[in-house]
Parts: sequence; C-alpha cells; structure tokens
Amino acid sequence: MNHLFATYIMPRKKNFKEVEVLQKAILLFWEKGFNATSMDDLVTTLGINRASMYDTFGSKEGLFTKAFEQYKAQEKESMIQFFRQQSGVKDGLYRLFEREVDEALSSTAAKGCFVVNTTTELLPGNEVQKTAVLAYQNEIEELFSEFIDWGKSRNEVPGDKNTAALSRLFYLLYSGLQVLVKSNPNKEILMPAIAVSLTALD
Amino acid sequence: MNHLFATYIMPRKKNFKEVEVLQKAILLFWEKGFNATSMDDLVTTLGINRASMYDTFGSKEGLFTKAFEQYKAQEKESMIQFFRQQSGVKDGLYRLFEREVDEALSSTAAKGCFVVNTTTELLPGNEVQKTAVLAYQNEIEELFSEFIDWGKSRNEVPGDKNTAALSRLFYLLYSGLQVLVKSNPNKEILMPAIAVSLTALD
DNA sequence: AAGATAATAGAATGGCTATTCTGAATAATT
DNA sequence: AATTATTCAGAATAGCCATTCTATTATCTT
Repeated sequence: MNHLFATYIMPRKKNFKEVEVLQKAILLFWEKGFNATSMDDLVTTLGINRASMYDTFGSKEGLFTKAFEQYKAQEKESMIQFFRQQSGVKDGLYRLFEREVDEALSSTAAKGCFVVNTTTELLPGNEVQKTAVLAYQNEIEELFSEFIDWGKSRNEVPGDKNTAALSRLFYLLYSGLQVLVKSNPNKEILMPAIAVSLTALD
Repeated sequence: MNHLFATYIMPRKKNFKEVEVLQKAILLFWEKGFNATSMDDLVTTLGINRASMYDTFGSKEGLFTKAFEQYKAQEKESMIQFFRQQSGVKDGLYRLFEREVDEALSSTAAKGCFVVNTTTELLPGNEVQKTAVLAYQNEIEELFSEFIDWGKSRNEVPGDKNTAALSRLFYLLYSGLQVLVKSNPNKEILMPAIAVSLTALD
C-alpha cells in the first residue's frame, strides 16, 4: 500500500436539490401535520426516489426535522426583512399581524404556522422538536425585542416599558392568531382585537 | 294485525356509562390528537368492547366528535364557575390565565387545550370539527363579554371600551397561551406578558 | 474506455390501521 | 321458562404504514 487514503472516485451525483425537495416537504407537513403525511404522499409530491429519501434524510422524522429547520430559517428571515421596511413600531406590528391573516386568506387552505402546528401536535412528547420550537421562539422574541428597542430609541415607545414581557406578549399573540386563522381568517373580526392589544405600547 | 306498533321488548342494556367512556376518550384524544390515537389505544383504555364502540359511536371520528362535545361543555361550565368566583375583572382574567399554566404544570404531560389542538390538527379541512370549534369560540367569547360588561357595570372597566374586541383578544390570548404552555409551562416567563396585555382594560 | 460508487425504480416486507364479522352470553319482557 | 334484541369477546379482513431490499442505471475519476 503506497497510500493511507484510498483514491476517492467521485460517484454519481444526486439529481435533485435538497433545498427544493425540502420546500415541497414543508408544504405537505405544514398543511397536514407530521402524522397525517405519509411517505407515499412525500415520494409522490417530492418527485424523488423512496430510497434517495432514506439515503439523504434517514427517516420520515429526519426529513421532517430538516424541512422544519428550513421553514424556521425562511420565516425568521422574512420577518427580519419585514421589520426593516417598517416606519414605526406600533404600525409595523399591526401590519405584521395583518399579513398573517392575509396569508391565510390568500392560500386555498389556511395552514397557520408550521411551528405552532408542530407544537400542538408533537409537544411536549417529542424532545427533538421541542428543542427546535424553543429555539425558534427565542429567536423570534429577540427580533421583537430589537424592534421594540428601536421604537424606544426613536421615542415612539416609552422607555420604561418591559421589552421582554412585550416581546413575549407579541409572540403569544402571533401564536394565538395563527390558531384562529385556521378556523376563521377574517380581518374585520381579528384585527380590532389586535389593535386593542397594541395599546400595551402606549 | 291488531296493533300498528310492535310490542317493544327491552333488550339487554349497556353495562357502561357513555359519559365515563367519553371521559377516558377525551384524555387520549386531548393528549395525542386524533391521528396519533389508534382504535387499539381506545379499546384498551376505555375498557369497552370494540364492537360496542362501533355500535355506540359509529366510527373513530364519531367517538372523537362526542368526546370533543363533552370536553367543550365541561370546559365552558368550568369557566362559568370560575368567573362567578371572581371579585374583579382584571384580577379574574389574570387568575384565569394563571390557572391554565398551573394545569399544564400539574399534569405529567402538558396537553394544552383540546380545542386549540383540534383546530391546528384538523382545520380547515374538517368541516364537522370546524363547526364545533367555531361554536365553542363564540360561546367562550360570549362568556368573556359578560364578564367584561360586569366590570363595566361596577365601573372597574371604562364604559367606552370595545367589549367585542376585548373578548376576542382574550380568546386569542387564551389560545396562544395554550400553545406556549406545551413547549414551556413557566409562570415567571408567561405571566408578565399576560399582565401587560391586561392593561388593555385600563 | 474501464472501474468504482452511488442514485434510481419499483417490488417486497412486516407491522399497524380502522372496521367488520362470527358466535356466544346476557337481560328485560311475556 | 321462552323470546327477543342487544352486548360482548375476539378473530378476521383489507388496506395503508414506514422502511428495506434487489437489480439496474448513471456518472465521476483515472
């Protein structure tokens, strides 16, 4: 043996892009939940081979975990971009919640929030997803905190307000709204309640 | 034929009480959801025969629907009793939300709210459960409205507050809290956010 | 071009699913 | 005690579930 490492011969490459496959998996798991989504559903929709799926993701839950991660990252990024475009805190938060209802109205089936759906379906029993959910919650609350602090710096929000409590309240409202839009995505009904809650910033 | 109606001979009676059987079904469906609860689970836990279950409830979803109805009635009644014991609106609502967190903490697995769990798992696709969920929502919001109006009558809540919007906000907070307690039932973390939201009553 | 390696397609597997069926036991009436 | 309608116990069924296997095909390096 004249070498310690075997010459590596590049094998055939995958002819699908993981991100695109996961994007389709997100839509299925998001709408139907983990249990109601079957591997046959996934194989058909994702357009890749059954064995490729197991080679790449290990198991149904492995695929779910990866798809969930991708959703969370996209959703967080989307929220960051949204906050950047706002000209005020109170108005921005109103628009954020309004956007949620709009999304529920625009899609054929109101899917709500993938994180909320996963929380109610798989927690507290599933430790892996519990960790994933809690990490997301902390990240989103941090975004809310930064947004509120920005409001304080420009004297839109009183400096003595409890930023942590407010961020948590907004994450709570966000979650609650994502539940309610599944039964009745109605702006005229939901937005006045949101408007009332935003008086907490005055 | 000397009679139009056949003589009715009383058959053997069921030797189980429907309410008690449903109570056990509630606990299973509530904790695991509709899809993750199997008929084998149910037969074992409920202690009645498989055939009796189908004779009595028709199907798994028939059993679910009946159990869900019973849960909703109990939960509503419990809330009515709770409101009756309160000496103030703001304090009463704080205690109501606190009670939710306490319930999540006291049970081995935080089950959240059966209605919220059903909403995220089966809506908007399932029309039967959608109707059941919306009916419950209206009933609970009506209870909130009466409670708020009571606060107005004793001058604890300003008369110009929008009762409908407030009731909806509290139902929304209720739902959101039932999601969050499944990932992290922590009073120190959740109650400050609730306290902030209750400033909407000032 | 040859050889190596992995991706494919699709059948196969074993276990679980909701539901139905069969036959016997039970209890209220006559 | 006989009749009747139902409950009960548990096996049977047919379909779907996640996962694995077999054989073939494709593509990268040398």
